[in-house]
Amino acid sequence: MSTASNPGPPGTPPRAAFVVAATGRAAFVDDSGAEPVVGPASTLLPRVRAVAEATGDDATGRTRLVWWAATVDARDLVADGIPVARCWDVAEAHRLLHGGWDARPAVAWAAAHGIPVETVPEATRGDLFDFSATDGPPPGAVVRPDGHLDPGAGAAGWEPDDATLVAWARAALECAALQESQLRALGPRAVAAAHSESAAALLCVELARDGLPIDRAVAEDLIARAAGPRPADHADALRIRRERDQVVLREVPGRESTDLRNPGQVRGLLAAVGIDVPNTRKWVLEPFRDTHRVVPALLEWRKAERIATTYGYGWLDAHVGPDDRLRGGWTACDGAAGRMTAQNGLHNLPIELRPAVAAHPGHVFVRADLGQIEPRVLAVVSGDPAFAAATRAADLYAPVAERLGVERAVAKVAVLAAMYGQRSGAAGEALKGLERAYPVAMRLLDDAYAAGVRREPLRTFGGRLIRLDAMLVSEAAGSGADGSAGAGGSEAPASTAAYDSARGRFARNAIIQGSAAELFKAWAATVRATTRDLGAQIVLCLHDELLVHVPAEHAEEASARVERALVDSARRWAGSSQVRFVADTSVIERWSQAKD
DNA sequence: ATAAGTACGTA
DNA sequence: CGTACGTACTTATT
Repeated sequence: MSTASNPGPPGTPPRAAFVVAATGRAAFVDDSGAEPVVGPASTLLPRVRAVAEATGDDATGRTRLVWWAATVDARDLVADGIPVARCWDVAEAHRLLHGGWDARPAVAWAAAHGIPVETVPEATRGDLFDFSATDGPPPGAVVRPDGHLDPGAGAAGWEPDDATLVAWARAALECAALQESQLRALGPRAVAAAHSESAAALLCVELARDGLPIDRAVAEDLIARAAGPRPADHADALRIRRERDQVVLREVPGRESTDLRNPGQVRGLLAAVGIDVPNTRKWVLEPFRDTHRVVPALLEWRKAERIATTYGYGWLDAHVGPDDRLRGGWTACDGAAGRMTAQNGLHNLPIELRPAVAAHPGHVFVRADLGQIEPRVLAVVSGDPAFAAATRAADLYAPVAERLGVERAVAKVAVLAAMYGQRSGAAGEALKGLERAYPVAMRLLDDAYAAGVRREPLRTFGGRLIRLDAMLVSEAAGSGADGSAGAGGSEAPASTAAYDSARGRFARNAIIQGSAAELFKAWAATVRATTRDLGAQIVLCLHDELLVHVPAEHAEEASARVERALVDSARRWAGSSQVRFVADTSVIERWSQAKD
């Protein structure tokens, strides 16, 4: 098999793979021909730290650490607090190159080697325990005779010997080298994107380690306001729940037995007071607020019920640790456009609960959110010089409005409609103005839409593949093809036109949303790297918003570096400073103090 | 047990 | 003014 010497172009920095098996043993292998190191992960960490902390221009100072996936291989070194600056995450590079989310090592390996991914073997118990299998890799290797990576390698229950673990590390190096050359063929931006995505994946492991600082007393108080006091036992919980329900049910005498959690029964209750609705969703009920007192009562009940169930005492107990940190799992990209995701409410905490997110003693938050990021990203992706000129304003809708000769509000609706919406409706005239003023940007949106309709994949600005073949479960839920006045055929409930336009909207949105996610991650990675020496921790990433937990004495310096990081990362990401990006940055003690 | 449907929180 | 995500509860299906 390959010795995985560095096959990149001259000047490619050295790489070293660090991989960890579930047994706790790790291998550290560099591509300079040095002797591999194998042993318990904990004993290898000092060596990894030396590489991670090395500075300067010498070879070791620029070494990029390679692993299959940060969640697995970087766990121990993140737990140890090792500040890795440069890494290559094979899984994230694979997701960038090929789209989708499945990036198991065997899949990334096959794709990197040009082997059809459909032929990747399933991991079975036989791969792990049946040593007589003729199709398995030979002893001390991880590649099978058919060229596939052993699908059992890296899976649960895998117990490699040291030679196999070294082979596993060498395979990661080989994969990274192949991926880099494939990304380079897409353009230099794609290699930079892989670096940035890899840093984001590492940041995700750190986010899961550090958690979001919580003021537990305030959290308890806010929950109590919505869900009532903490129940003493199960019977108490039922009583409190009944009392919460009674506030709604007493508005409709004779219907006290309605189950408010059953939408069908709620519909019946509403019908009894003369409100006939197709469903009981919030926006359907909203117009009936003044029709009957039960409607506002029900809507208030729903908000309280949401906090009581999803963000109640159970949530607090399960996810906020004894150190008052809210923790959840993080992923560096979703399976569609590439935004970060988080679990346990970190990405959808109701605004009412945000006062409970508070810096710990001696610390503050530096909060920064990107202003109007999506139209600014459109200016970069499309390369529209006129639209880029508009981004130089702090409020880009102002120059757009001036150019179109309309009010700012009209210009804003038109831009948003062009980026997200159907190209029709109220903003029609302003949309025509956009076409004339910014033809390059509008053309990009139209082209993306058309590619989506044709099921053709596209790439974000940084090169992430947006696939339109295997996906779009959500298109069935979207738009629904209703409004069919005539009695349609008994089958074909949704027209193909509805599916086509759903794909078109998805594609148009994904290229903007996904490119914005790339810029965001580049920014976050830069903030992480440049504020570490201040004792700063990124504790939340929310699509266009960063929350950094900082020792109070370094608040101003950290703010300045967050702003600086945006200028630098935007210039690197966009390849120029033609398009301006702006952040609203403030120093606060509670997340709720953020102005909006 | 698992899946689908409904509902709603965030950007 | 679209897209994406995660979570919980109910109902239907295996």
